[in-house]
Amino acid sequence: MSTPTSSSSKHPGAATSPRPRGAARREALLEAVLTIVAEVGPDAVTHRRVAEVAGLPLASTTYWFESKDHLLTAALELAAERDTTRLLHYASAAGREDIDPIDAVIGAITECDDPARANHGSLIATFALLLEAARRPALQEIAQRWTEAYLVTLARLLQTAGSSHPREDAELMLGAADGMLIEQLAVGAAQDLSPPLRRLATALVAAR
Amino acid sequence: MSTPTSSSSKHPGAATSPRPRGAARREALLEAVLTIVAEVGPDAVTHRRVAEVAGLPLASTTYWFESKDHLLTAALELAAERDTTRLLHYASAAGREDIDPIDAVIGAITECDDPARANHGSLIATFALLLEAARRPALQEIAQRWTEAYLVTLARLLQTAGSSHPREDAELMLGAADGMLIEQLAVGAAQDLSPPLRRLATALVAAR
DNA sequence: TCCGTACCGGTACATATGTACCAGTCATTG
DNA sequence: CAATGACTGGTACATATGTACCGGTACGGA
Repeated sequence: MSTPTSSSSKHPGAATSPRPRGAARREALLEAVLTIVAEVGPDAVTHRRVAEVAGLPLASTTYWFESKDHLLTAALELAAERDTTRLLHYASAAGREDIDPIDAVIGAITECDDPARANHGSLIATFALLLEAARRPALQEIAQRWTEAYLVTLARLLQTAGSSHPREDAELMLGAADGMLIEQLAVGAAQDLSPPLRRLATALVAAR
Repeated sequence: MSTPTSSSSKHPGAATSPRPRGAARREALLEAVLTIVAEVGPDAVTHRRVAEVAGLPLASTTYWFESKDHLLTAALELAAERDTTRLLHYASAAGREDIDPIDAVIGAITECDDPARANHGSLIATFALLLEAARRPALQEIAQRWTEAYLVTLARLLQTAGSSHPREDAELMLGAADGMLIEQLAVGAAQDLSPPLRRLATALVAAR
């Protein structure tokens, strides 16, 4: 197979992967971890598989990450951070464009969570993270930040929508979304969560 | 460490486990699997660990279960079945005793799900099952039966409580309970879910 | 130009794990 | 009572996995 490796730091022409070098490998490895968690599960994350998916040699995994634990933690932290960023972007955009607050609530959730949209993958990965966090303190803090970001954002939106108990209602909305989602994933079905969530939001805002 | 092993088949005085024999071993092994899933996670289920927790020799695991997959599937099926049975018992009792339907809804959920009550363990195990089901068809059917039992039961209770969309509201209630629960587990907190769920049920029933 | 440091990549190794095997035991049936 | 089949339990083995090691390479500064 010769594998000329191209070795050209001057010629990064290759479409997707001219084999990243340097710190870029770190991210490539994290990406591979997320892919594996999403497609197979957290217990399928092995150094060898990660290296293979990333198209890198085995030793690169132990070079860039102290241990498998660090690798997993970093990857899941990345996933949570991305989702949070996306959420904040959506919320601020919705605020600027003066959208109906209830629509914004629904959007903030489904835009990030709906299986009909983006890849199921990152979803499953996120839930796997949540479950893992139930036993690993390192992940617990990450899960906490992630959850809190959602709750704060949703509470603010719900308050402008007229909710009398914004925080509590935010917890209910987020819980319902996550719960229904996990059930859909478990059963294999995939339908739009917007209608039931809309009914929920409307009912909560109407309640005194 | 001589380890005399006691070897006394005549002296089964040991408090809890005089080492079950015959088909009783099957259940003992399943019990061990659930314990491990709850305490450590599904990926920690190995033949050796299961045997150790059950206090049985390694070979018993492969004798009573064709493979590790079968072992896991049977264990998770057992967990789901138990939870369903408990739910049905509760619901029928609540019906007989003429309890306020909304209280019954809350009870049906928290009686089975509240981390403040029974062992977190079976809870984590159940959620781990749900996540596993997202990728394993064999578990998917189990998850479906489990979810459906809850939905049917809750829908009936909600209907007598006056809900205008019993099925949809049941999905919301169950989703909210599961979602909030998983979030609590992930964050490490444990508070009573009854108040928010009561607000949810009341709001849904009041909505037209 | 030379060198050192950070990075690369192949390989080695101890351990964990799934599973097969086999000789021994126990009870039940003839 | 004997024998047959279900069950028990110790052990063997091939493979997978985490991690260490070590010689090579590239690039920036002296």
